[in-house]
Amino acid sequence: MSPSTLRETVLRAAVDHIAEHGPDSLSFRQVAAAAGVSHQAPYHHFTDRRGIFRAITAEGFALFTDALRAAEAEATGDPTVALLEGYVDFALAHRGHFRVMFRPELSNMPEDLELQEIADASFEVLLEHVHALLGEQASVDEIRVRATAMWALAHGLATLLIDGPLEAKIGPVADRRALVRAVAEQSGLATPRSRTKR
Amino acid sequence: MSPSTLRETVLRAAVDHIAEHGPDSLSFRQVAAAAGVSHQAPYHHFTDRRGIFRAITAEGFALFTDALRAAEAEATGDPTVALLEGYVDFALAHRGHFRVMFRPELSNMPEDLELQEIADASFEVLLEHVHALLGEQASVDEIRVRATAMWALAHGLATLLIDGPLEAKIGPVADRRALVRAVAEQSGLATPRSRTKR
DNA sequence: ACCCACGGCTTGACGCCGTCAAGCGTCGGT
DNA sequence: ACCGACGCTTGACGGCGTCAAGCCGTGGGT
Repeated sequence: MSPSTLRETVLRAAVDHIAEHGPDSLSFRQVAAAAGVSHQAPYHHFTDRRGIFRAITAEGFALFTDALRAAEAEATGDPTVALLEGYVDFALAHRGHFRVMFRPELSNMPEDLELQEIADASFEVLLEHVHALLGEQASVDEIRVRATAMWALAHGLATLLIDGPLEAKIGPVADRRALVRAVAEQSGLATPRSRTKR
Repeated sequence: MSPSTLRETVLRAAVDHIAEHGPDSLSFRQVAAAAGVSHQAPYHHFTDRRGIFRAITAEGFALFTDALRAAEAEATGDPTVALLEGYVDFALAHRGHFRVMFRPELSNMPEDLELQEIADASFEVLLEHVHALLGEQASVDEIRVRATAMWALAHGLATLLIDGPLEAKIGPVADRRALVRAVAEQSGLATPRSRTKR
């Protein structure tokens, strides 16, 4: 028997709700009612309303780290593009998590060291990638700049896609991965496909 | 004579609060109390709680358009870099507005055509820039990709800086404009100032 | 076989929130 | 002199997060 099925139930319901309606309208009492328990039952598994967001953030970053590593490992083409694609794909596949992960005030992130560590692991994937790419003799600043460029590009793309404004302005995006690749090549972060083998 | 000073007072207080504590904790009743009026007084100037966010969004995008145009006009170096800098500078100088502008669910953005138009004007600045840059014979797709790349980079940088995660991972950013420029050059969106080949 | 502590849940209460519904004073146009 | 509209107040309602108790089945120590 799982130690607490209610905890999982609440977490799933919360993530689903957030993916559809955003984190702000998430109500402790509503998810409790939806789970068929009293309004205080979830309170027993999460100390706070924030506790839910903390749990989602932790779970999210763990999934995120896995997703990025998998994207890198399974890359068939340019590994940088694979990483960027992995980033954007994750954001859209797990918007419930993603929406919370990058809203630190929801979970008191900056003050929660454990959460910070889990989040760091995701960033570490990116850093390792840049390290491997630039080689040993790269300066700290080169690495910082390259990592920042990749991160900003991926994050900007992800948030603009998730909240809709990109498609509202630029028109519907038929093939997301193609767009990511095109943007990456445009940005000089990837070598154009025409020049890569096959 | 200003038709209603209370409206302005509330708006200022709201923007300030949001810049510091985020939009979620903004309370109608609190700003009313802070302005020294009854809890229903602001309600008379903004139909909704959302009305405040709508007003902030509209004001924000108007300021944003001006800021982008100014950045472009006053550019001394690469105009693309100037635009990116303008974007990031605005986000950090007006975080109260910025935080609301890109959270469409706060103001029911997608359904408010007037708001959409004001927001479009900002994007128009970017599009015009790309048009001028690529010339007449550029394909629609080239323009889309270039504009998306610029937008994503600027937006990603802005949001990662505003919410803190970038500096948390990459270390404190001493010279923000220098970082923006470096990232822009790294990303091939700007021609390097010093002849480093990309 | 008993006890009891404890974990998972319920019930009840509090204060704050957004919002609806009236009421009230002031002031300009007639 | 009137009246209606406008800007604001007062009061009430339900929903929210949270604090404080209580309730009850289960399991280990005696």
